[in-house]
Order: sequence, then C-alpha cells, then structure tokens
Amino acid sequence: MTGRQQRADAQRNYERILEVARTVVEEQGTQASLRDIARRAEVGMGTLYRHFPTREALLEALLRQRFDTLAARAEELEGADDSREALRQWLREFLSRASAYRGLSSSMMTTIGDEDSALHASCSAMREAAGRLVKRAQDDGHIRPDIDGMDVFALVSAVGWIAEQGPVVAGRRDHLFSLVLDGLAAGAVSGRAPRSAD
Amino acid sequence: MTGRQQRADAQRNYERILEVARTVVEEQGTQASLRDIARRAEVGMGTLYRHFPTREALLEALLRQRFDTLAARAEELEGADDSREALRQWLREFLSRASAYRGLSSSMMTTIGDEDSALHASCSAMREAAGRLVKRAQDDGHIRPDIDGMDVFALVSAVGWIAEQGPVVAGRRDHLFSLVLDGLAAGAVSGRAPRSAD
DNA sequence: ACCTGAACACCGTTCAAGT
DNA sequence: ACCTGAACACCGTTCAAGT
Repeated sequence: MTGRQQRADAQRNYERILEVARTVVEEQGTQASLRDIARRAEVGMGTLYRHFPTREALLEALLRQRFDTLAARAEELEGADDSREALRQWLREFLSRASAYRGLSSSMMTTIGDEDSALHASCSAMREAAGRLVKRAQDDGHIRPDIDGMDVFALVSAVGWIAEQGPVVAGRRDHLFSLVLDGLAAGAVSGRAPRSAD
Repeated sequence: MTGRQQRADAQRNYERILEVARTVVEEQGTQASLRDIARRAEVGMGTLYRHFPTREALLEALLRQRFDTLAARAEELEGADDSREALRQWLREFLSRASAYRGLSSSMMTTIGDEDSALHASCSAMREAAGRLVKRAQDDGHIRPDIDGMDVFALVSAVGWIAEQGPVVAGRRDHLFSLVLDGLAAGAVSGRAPRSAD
C-alpha cells in the first residue's frame, strides 16, 4: 500500500527518518524533539513533516508492527486451555512492549479518545483482540464480571506509566503488575458501594 | 519562617505570582508556561525565578498546605475504629487532591526519587503518615501483607494519572479506584510466582 | 514530486543594568 | 534588595523557493 511508486530519494528519506526516530525516541521518549530527528536524519524539517504530518503519525509508523504482532498474539492465545493464564501472558507481553518508549503508555491512552489520531486506528484492533481475551477469562469465571477490556487496558498501562516515573518505582513494575492482575481476579469484589471522591 | 522582613514589593510579588500560578496551573497543568505566569502576574521573568528557583519550588508552594492537611488527616484517621475504611477514606481524599492539576501525579511520583526537589520534601511527611495507615490496615488483616505504602501510593497515583488521559477514561476514575482498592485487600493473593516481562 | 531551510511565534534560563 | 527585560539557545510548524 504505502511506499509504492515513490521517488527513490523519498523512499530513502522515509526509511532514514524512521530509523533515526527509533533511536531518538528510545533515548528521549515519545516527546522527543522532531527537530533533532530531522537533524540526525540529515533531512529538512519539511521533509519530516511531508512523510509524517503529525507526531502521532511518526509514532504509529514506529509501532504498527508491534501492534499487529500483539493483536495476532491475542488471537493465538484465544485458543489456549487456560483463559486466565492466556490473559495474564498477553498482558505481560503488552506491558513489556509498552515499556519500550517513555511516554508510550500516555500516548496510547490519550489517543483512545481521539478518532483522528493515527495511533488510535493502529491500536484499536489490538485493544479489541485483547478485549476478547478478557471476555473469555470472565466467561470462565477467572476475572470479576464488573469490568471490561478498557479497565484492564487502563490499569496495565498505568503500571507501565509508574515504571516510567523514576528508578525508585521502576523496580516494582513486575510486582505491581501482579498486584493489579490479582486484583482483577473474580472473588476479590468488595461489598462497599463506591462513591465519588470530590 | 518565610515572608519575614521582606521588602513590601517583594512580598506583594510573591503573592501575586502564587495567585496567578494557581489559576494557570489549573488551566494548563503542572507543565504550564512559566513565561505565561510571569506575564499574567505582570512581573519580570527574573522576579519569578528569584522567588521560585525551580518549577517544583513553585508547585510545592502551591501544594504545601494541601499536603499538610492530608498528613494531618492521616494522623487523625489513625485513631479510627475500622482501619480498612480509614485507609480507603484517606486514599479517596488523596486521589481527589491529586486530580486538582493535570500532571500532578507524575510530578509527585518523579520527585520521590529526587531528594533535592522541594516537592520531595513537602510530600514525604504525607507519604509517611499514609504509610502508617497502610501498616495498621495490614496488622488488622485487611490488606495483603506483601505490599507497602509505596505500592499503594503508586497505584492510587496511577489511577489519578489514568483520569488525566482524556474524557473517555476519566469517567472511570472512581470505578478504577475501587478495583485497585479491592485488589489490595487480603485474600486476593495469587498462587503464581511473578516473572519478568522482558 | 519532492526537498530545503529560513521565518515565525513560542519556550526556559540567565544576567547585566537599573532603582 | 529587588526588579526588569533583553539575550541566548532551544522548540514546533509553515511555506516560499529551489531541483
């Protein structure tokens, strides 16, 4: 689809930018300087904007493959015997990927509500596949019934966010992941009705 | 302590800046433009920097009173009958305060590891008081024993973070808060040993 | 078609010059 | 003592001019 019948220099620039962006975003997170990326790719600012009209478009290009892989993995795990363990395993892999770039959890969460974002489109198929894993674990009685895929996605992304907040808390990532997962298990439901905090 | 024997104009500027900062940070979050604050306070940039050498120092001045109040509230709740409900109540109030400014959860979490930050100092007394509430609830068997105050603080801050990520998820704040709290209750412990995700 | 880089309107931070 | 605002080194975004 993309990349067909482009001029050779355009093709080359596209790839150079993507390659450099991967490095820079790894270093600086999703808020990395676009100017810096253009500079290090030895490309004019206009060229970067031509290929990636928004920051999200660039991030999406960086992540599309991972999202597709994770979506495929979710479909694969739908066939597993233990639906509880399948969900746990998928979320573990998702968390690992979400920890690739600082700020990624936030970018994903924010774009959930923005239909126009390239990240939204790219991410939603994956989220739906994950939602089916949640549903199956619920049908088997492993996950409390009063939650949905979005709750699970939000909480695991939140653990990813915590890990980004500094070395002191980063070391607790896996522990917190376990806490959250345990908390979503059926049987942990409290009898108290929640009331608003403010 | 502070505010003693200052020149009248200095005192006035300090208060003006703080007042304007409250409004601007409410609007724009903790990443608000310092230039904008100085401009709206009708004060030179140097004046802002003289009174608040770092962004955190300004934020701390904005929040000190709230932190003190929350710390006092925690000590008050230490005397409550139901230690489980006391913790829940305190965390509810904390979450409400943490939702005052966009980015505040992140600022608090990040400065936990930075001893030099004004926010760190201001926040730590409150965190310690909250830690005692957690400890008491654990001693009474209401909270699982394999966690500490930092875990609880991180997870509830994470819920605050989620609520900042857009209107779609913001509506789930109280629901997610309940999920997390239920998950920390004793008896929800899983039998599986956690392993690293990457 | 595509690329370049200057131009514009913003930042945060510092610091000489003023009162 | 304290205040001011220009100066500096950065941004993101746009767009006329080039090939």
